[in-house]
Amino acid sequence: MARVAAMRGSMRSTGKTRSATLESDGEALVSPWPVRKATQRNHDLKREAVIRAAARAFNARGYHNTSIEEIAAGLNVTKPTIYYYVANKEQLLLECVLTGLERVREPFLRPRPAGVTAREHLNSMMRHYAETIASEYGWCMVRAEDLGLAPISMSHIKRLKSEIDQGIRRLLEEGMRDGSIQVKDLKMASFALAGAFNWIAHWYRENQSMTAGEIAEAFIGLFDHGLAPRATQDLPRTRRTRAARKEPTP
Amino acid sequence: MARVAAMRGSMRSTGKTRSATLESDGEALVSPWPVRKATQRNHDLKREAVIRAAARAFNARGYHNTSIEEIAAGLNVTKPTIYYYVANKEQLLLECVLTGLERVREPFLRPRPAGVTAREHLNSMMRHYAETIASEYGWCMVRAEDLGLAPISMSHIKRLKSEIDQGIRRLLEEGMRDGSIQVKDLKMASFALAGAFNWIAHWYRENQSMTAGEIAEAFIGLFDHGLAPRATQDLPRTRRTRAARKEPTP
DNA sequence: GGTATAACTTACTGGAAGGTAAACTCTACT
DNA sequence: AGTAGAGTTTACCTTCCAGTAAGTTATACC
Repeated sequence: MARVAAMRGSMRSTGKTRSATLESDGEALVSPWPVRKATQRNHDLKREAVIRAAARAFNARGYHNTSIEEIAAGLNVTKPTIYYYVANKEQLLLECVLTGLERVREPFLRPRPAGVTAREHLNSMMRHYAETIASEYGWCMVRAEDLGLAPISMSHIKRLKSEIDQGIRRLLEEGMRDGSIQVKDLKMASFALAGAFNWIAHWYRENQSMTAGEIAEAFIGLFDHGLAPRATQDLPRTRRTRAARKEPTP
Repeated sequence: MARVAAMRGSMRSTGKTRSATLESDGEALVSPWPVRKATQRNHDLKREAVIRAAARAFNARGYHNTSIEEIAAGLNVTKPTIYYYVANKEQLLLECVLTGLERVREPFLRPRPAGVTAREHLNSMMRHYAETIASEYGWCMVRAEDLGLAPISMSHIKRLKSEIDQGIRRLLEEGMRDGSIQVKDLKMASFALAGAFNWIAHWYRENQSMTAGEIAEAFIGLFDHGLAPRATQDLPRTRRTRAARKEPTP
């Protein structure tokens, strides 16, 4: 419970490093037994399977309505097996969240290729965002925040989310400078964008008629020009008053 | 547990209607005691306070992390008192959700005033939406869906949410006809809108620097023209290439 | 073939929290 | 004064589930 977030990943099950020296009894003694090389590969795969299964279960039934035993049953094992791979239920959730968030953040860490406007780059980010949020990790990413996690876990999550938000804002800013984007309130724009995309996790299900990519395209198109009618070019052939164009917004 | 959703509101505590007749023993007997008039007013006020307190608590700590006892303590009473006003924890949540959703739906039930474009009307809906979602009921409205409610409660919620969605789509459609709105994919547009606004419940807190109304205005402004730069009129005095204007979106 | 360790299982504990029974108090009304 | 019933409490019960201890099987390595 204490150091839940510590030691993510899988540096585990190699607990024989100290086998070479037995101190605390005077002279050091070198063990004649060699260090055993563990079967890491399989362990990691299984661990990942546990995380994924948990993500799917949380996604389907919610965190508090999913017992560890259910997750285990879905993998044809028993509860303690899960505890063999993760420390506790909270860490299980945390792994799901971090997996999703890191996947979203990853492209923000790479520099923007030359010749690509900030706007184009933002669009590709959004496509990637949509893919991830529609995956099994989407629910966890979006819901975890008010599930009563330990402060240490929360700060982890908050930091990643903040990085992603900063990434979006930076692209908006750069877009303002290179002329590909124009918004009034940067912060609110990033919140609206993130909200629209995050919300996908609430309604999207595997069997949806649209793919995540198609949804992303639709959203990008919408955020492109908004709701307002474009200039009089290439409009459908209906008569079109422009009275509504100036839009008082009282 | 069975008829959770039945009998919302407060027709309660008037259980003396049968005091006039004692059948099952032959001849009917009219009771000499008159029917007592209960102190409804106070009861309703207290009940509402319970709902509000629950909403705030759920909002702060989440549904499953909030015990009935905590809610009670916040009202300076004990747990059974809560059960005097609501049947169970689930109903408590349901009341919160329905309160919020009905508040959002309400303006959709009224006809649009003449002389107001669909777009203008949609904007006023969004302002109202933002106010409600930023209230203590916002969290419940947004999160309740995957908290493992009974199917009967779920269908209640789903119906209300669907009505709200239909209301938005209808306005978008009407806006397409009266020329005040232009979108490609109606469904996706309504989802993006709802997502951006619903997401407010995730990040908005009372002490925020912006009011719900200001947030709504910012979002409306964004959804007005999107991210793309407007035509060359009334722009800030920086040089502005229009190269990015056609925006390939590959 | 023997042993260490990884990988799992069965069987349990402990505690938190939803919900209830039954008693008590307070107030309105006669 | 006396009573009915609303409103509240104390003291429970019960269930569910996270987490663990200890034992068992499988596998790699010598």
